[in-house]
Amino acid sequence: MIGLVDCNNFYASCERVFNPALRGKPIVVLSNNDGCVVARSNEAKALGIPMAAPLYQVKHIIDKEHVAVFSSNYTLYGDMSHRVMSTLNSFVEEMEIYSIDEAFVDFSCFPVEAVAQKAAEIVRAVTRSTGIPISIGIAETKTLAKMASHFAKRYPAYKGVCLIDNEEKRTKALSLTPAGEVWGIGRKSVEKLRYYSVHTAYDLIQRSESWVRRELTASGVQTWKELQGIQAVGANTTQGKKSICTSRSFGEMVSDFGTLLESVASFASACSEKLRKQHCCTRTVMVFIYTNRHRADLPQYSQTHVMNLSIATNNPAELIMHCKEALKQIYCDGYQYKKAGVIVSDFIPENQVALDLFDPIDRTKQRKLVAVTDALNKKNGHNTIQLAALGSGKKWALKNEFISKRFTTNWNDLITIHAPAPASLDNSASLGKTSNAKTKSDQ
DNA sequence: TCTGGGGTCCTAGGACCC
DNA sequence: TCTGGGGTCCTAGGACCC
Repeated sequence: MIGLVDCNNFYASCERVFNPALRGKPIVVLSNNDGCVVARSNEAKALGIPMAAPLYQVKHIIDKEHVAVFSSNYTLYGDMSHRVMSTLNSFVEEMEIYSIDEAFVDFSCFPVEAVAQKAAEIVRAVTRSTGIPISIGIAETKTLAKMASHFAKRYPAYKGVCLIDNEEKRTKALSLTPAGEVWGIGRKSVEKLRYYSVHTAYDLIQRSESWVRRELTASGVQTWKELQGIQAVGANTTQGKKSICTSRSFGEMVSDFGTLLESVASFASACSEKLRKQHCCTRTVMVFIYTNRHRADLPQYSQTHVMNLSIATNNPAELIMHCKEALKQIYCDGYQYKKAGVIVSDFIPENQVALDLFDPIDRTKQRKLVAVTDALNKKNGHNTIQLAALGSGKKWALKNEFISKRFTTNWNDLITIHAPAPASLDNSASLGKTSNAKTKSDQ
């Protein structure tokens, strides 16, 4: 049996852990630049705030209903995710982290009759040790487990755990699940299926394999098999990424080459960091720039440029140099740019890079330099020391007006708890200091 | 006024080979 | 008059996921 552990309304729940006054209140968390709603508490969902809605379109609901709004705080969510995953890991031998808030766990290490109870135990343990509520769906395949987790989340009677362990339950679950809710069936496929009167997951499995292959291609067949209890989605062997992208929309539009270059240099530097983390070098670097496609009143332009490197690298200065060349190729004066990014792909392990006899760069020396700056940044905080090409970042900075503190990763952001002394105690002496403590949070 | 970021996989079609 | 068949590799774009 495979279990899918899913954190409920993850980002919203992370905010609530450190601000318990928000329990039972509607919360939304916004994307970068405070653009769209990317997470909602149940209360916010009930108010009819749709997923991915631009903030300005739901502003009237937010104001009227006093919805708490947060900018996304990835430092906090990343750390909370890590805590949830470590807790899970203490229960099972094998697990696959699927996203920041989901993991597949292998339940086959438990006897069949103990699975449900074990899952309930995991739900309690994660909630107790992290404050994050989770749901677990368990079934024979990943796709069915995912479906089960939806039921676990939707119906409180399940208490966070839904098990599909026999034919009857599977058929019932399939009949109750609209095709579009199935993992792997997206918007386009739903349209197509609706045309053929395939409305539920159950309708889908009534079709033949060849029909599904023709209409939904090979990935559709995978889903079709999984729904029937046949494992078809393989373990995602964590071999490292095949491409790495760093890109941002700008808080304010950017026109001049210098500022655009500073942003691209920062993205290149971030890509270099991610490459070094997975011990790879890249042979292909792509830079892209866009104007704001939502502004019909402004002239539009978008362009990409690919650089193929003769020697693979993960050195930040070198990547920046290549990105500068690429940006020169595509930059056009007179446009207002909204977004830029760097994508690196075509990786090889860093210890297998073929060298060039006439290479003008002393790579050994460069590696030592990067190792030193990495060590300094690790010890003293991210970006304590950085390349001058990155600039201050202020000219294209993201908007994050509603960001919470880094409660778990920064000493200065730790919350202080004010505990009033019980009335019966004489608090004039020993507890005197406590009453002066600064209260950063209400609990 | 205001609309995110980061991935993977699959397919069709072009270029090229014999 | 008459114009093959079979294969690989690469790339762009679409669809999907969170």
